[in-house]
Amino acid sequence: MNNLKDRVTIYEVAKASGVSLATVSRVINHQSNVTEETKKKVNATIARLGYKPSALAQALATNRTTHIGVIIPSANYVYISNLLYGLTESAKEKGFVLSLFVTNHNKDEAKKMVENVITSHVDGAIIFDDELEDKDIESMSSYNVPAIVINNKVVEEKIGCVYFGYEHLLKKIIANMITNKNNKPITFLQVENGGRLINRMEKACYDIHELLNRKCSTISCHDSYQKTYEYFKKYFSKNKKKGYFIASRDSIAMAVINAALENGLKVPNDVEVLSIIGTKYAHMMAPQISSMHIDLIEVGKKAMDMLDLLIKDNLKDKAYKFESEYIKRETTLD
Amino acid sequence: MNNLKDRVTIYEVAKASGVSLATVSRVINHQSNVTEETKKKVNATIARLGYKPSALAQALATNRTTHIGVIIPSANYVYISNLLYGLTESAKEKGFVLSLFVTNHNKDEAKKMVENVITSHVDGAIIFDDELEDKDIESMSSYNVPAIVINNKVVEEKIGCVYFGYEHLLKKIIANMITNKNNKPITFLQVENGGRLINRMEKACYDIHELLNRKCSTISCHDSYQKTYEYFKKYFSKNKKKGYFIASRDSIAMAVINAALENGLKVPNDVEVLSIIGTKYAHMMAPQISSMHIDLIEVGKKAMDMLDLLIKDNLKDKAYKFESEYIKRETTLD
DNA sequence: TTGTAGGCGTTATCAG
DNA sequence: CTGATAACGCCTACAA
Repeated sequence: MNNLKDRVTIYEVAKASGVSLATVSRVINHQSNVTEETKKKVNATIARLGYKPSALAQALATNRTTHIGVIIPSANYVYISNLLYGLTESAKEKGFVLSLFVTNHNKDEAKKMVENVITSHVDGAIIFDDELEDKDIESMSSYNVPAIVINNKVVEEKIGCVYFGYEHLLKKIIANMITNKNNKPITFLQVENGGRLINRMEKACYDIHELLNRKCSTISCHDSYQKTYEYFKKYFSKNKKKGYFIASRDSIAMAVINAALENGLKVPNDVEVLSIIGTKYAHMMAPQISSMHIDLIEVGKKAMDMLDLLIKDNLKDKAYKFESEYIKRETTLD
Repeated sequence: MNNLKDRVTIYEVAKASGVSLATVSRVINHQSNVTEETKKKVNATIARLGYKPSALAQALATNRTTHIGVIIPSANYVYISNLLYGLTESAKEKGFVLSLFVTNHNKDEAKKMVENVITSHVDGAIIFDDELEDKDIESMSSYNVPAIVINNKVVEEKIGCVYFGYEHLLKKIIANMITNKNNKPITFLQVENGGRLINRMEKACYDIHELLNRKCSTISCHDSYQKTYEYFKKYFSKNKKKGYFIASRDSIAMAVINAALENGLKVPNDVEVLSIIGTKYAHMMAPQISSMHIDLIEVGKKAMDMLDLLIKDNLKDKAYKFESEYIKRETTLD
């Protein structure tokens, strides 16, 4: 425990144990061609000097950093922390460390982060950011950094993806509701920064309505519980009629539900609410929120598994689809 | 966009633009002593060749990685994602990238992660993990990596901390409740992996009871909503009496509340619930959960600000205390 | 203002 | 089995 000394280098270890640095290198890399005796000797001085190899120098020499760059819009959503959890679990197994690149839902930032990931010299990247277009992503592969893209279907030589099947299910749910007696006007609750997925869902919603010769509408909400809640308290007090709301997140769904209940409306008889990106909080609420669900933890694991294979040039199917599941709980009728 | 070619190096840029690599280095580091003309020339070939400096080589040469190691027990809690958010925000301002080291609440893992952080050659570390003891943390500083420890008061040459004031407030809340007419038996809801903070809170709870010549009890819960919910559904059906519950997390609090309501008990008249680590979900519930609160986003920002200063040897006060706040909502009486 | 050369801490390829 | 020695890609005195 030499305090505040400069880093001990492999060279000092070599000298201190009377061997060449090549031998020390062999020992720390667990190579076989070293006598048990010298190995012991070297390990002893390593322990004595408290030597730790510099991952930096190793990386420079081997051209492998064991770091994975992760591009996300923000760390502050439950579904993203789920994703991160899945990623970290799988990464740890494989000996990778995650480096976080946060874009704040901003396109220029996002592009800059792609640059940063490239200079960062990671072994691979996970990209979960709606601001990035395909060409931005491809620039990555031109620098030879393999990447798995989440929530966007794109496949290239060094690029794979994990994408989500939501539209079909949403259309089915809506069609089913419309063709049943259950006949409420449908409102889609957009949100700033909703991103590609939510936009696609909105389109799906309108498409199925058009197909069935119906109309639906959209309300743009603030991406916070409190403001949306206040908005809907007013909304329902002026407007005590039935409705079916498709919320982009749990927090938005909760806001609508609580506002409706407070105005004496019944959930789900008067007001139905469906959350698109359901998290574990959906079933902690009373009433429990009906939601569409994809297990982001599994998505994270799968993405990292795929990336590992892609890095080894061993990934067969470069695109993998997660189907979402409709979990009917207590805020929808059927 | 040369496809899948090897990385362009500074040397190639130098040759291609007819200068020495030193000059190129000066250009990419925005040093002043370069003619506007040659700067332009070099920048042009950099763009043409698509050159990106290797952060790795730069780091090795300068002995600065611009990476910060972050040790956390898991990515999968709301309060940790809040913390991460605060950390990333501040880190970005300062040009740092976060590398995640996850311990899974496991002491051996945690120690290993400390090793990994050291070999990782980060410029500094944020440590938020209850498994680590002071001596583990100090080993960091003996390798000259500055660190800010969260939720543990420890100060050294190269170590600062951000710690939380919870006990005092909890004792006050309990004492207040006991001395009022409001007189329910108090139960502390422990949880596996609760960690140092929760253990301290439990102790505080017992201490204040002892001081007032009262008794309290503990129930150990599973760290999941569902199991705890089921447990308390049985509990309350056998046991329809009043009680005051101190829950270690929002999800535990929700489980108790929902189970109580379902058994016809009134909240907060029969059953009161206080959540220790309140998140934004506390006020989305109906009834809204009374909780103790510390803004982990602010904690993250503060910690990173401090670390930045510590790295520059410029941190005055190495310990900073966040006081928690009692937010009385709808699940407690006073 | 620009170029030369040594160094950062490893790995890897050769000989021996 | 072990030891020189040349990379790895960049920074930085020091010289020119």
